[in-house]
Amino acid sequence: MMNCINHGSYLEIIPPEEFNFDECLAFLGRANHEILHQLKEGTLYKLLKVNDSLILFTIRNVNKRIKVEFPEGAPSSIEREKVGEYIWEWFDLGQDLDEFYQLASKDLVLKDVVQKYHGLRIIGIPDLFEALVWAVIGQQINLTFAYTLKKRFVEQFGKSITFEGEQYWVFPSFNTIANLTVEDLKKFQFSTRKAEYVIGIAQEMASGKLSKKLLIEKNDYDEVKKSLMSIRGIGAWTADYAIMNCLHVNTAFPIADVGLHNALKNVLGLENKPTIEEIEAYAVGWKGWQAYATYYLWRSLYD
DNA sequence: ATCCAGGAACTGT
DNA sequence: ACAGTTCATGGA
Repeated sequence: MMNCINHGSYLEIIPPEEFNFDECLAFLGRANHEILHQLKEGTLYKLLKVNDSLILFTIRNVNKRIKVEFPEGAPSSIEREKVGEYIWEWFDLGQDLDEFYQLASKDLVLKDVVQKYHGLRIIGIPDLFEALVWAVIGQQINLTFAYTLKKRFVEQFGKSITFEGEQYWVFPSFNTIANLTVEDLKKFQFSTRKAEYVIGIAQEMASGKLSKKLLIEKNDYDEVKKSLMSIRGIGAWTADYAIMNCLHVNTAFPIADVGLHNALKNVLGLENKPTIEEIEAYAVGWKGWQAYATYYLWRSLYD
C-alpha cells in the first residue's frame, strides 16, 4: 500500500491525490517551540530512531512528490524503507479522503474549512508512547507551556545528534522513563500528577502490557478506548487524542477538547463556546470522520 | 490579580 | 450514574 520509490541515496514518496504538502507544513510550522522536527525554507528536518540508529532525514515537495533525503548519508536499504513507512504513516497517506470531502462539502460547519485546507492530513504521532505522553503533558495547561514541558522532557531524557550546528532530537524511550521517580520530572515543572501519569504509562509499556501492536490487534474503537482509559491518567480526551493521532482511527472524537470548542466558536461566529450537547448535534453528519473533522477545525485556529 | 488552559481523579450523593 | 471538587502551573 505504501507508494514509495527507493532510489538508493534518496526516497520518493508518491502521495495520494487528495494531498497538499504545503498545508501539512503549515500545520507543522504552527508550533514554533516544537523540538521533534524543524522547518526551514520548505524543507522539514526530522530525526528518527530505527532499531538502534538515529537517522536524520529531510523531506520536501518536488513535483507533487515527497522527496526524502539523508543529509548525513544514506542509511541501509532496510532503514530507508523504515523511514518511508514512518513518513507514510506520519502524514496519514494511506487514507482515502474522498468520502470525508463528500460528506464535509454538504456540512454547514465543515464546508468552508475543508475547502480552505484541502489536502491537509492528520499529521499524527506514530509512536504510541510519544502520543500518550504528549497528550498527558497537554492536559489542562496552555499549549505554550505544554511545548516548554515537552522540550525539557525531550532534552533531558531523549537522544540527539548535531548536524551543521543544529541539534535534532528523538523522543525518550519508555524504558528510560519507566525508571524515573516523580521527583525527577517535578524538577522540570511537571505537576505530581503529570509525573505519575507519564511514569505510569512508561512502566505499562515497559512491562509489555501496553503497546501499539496490542491495541491494533483489538481492531475495535470501543475496546481500544476502554483499554486505554483503564490506565491512570488517560481519560476520554487523552484516549481519543491517541487513537486519532497514533492509531489513525477516524471515528475517534476528542469532543471535550478546548481547541475544538474554540474552533467551533470561531467558525460559527458563536457568542460562547458550544456545549457538548451542541457539538454532538453539529457532529451527527460527521459519522466515520470525526477525527478528520476535528483536525480541520484545529487547523482553523492557526490562521 | 484573575481567568483559563488541546483534563483526570477523587469524593459524595 | 452523575455532579461538584481538587489538583498544579504558567500564559494572557
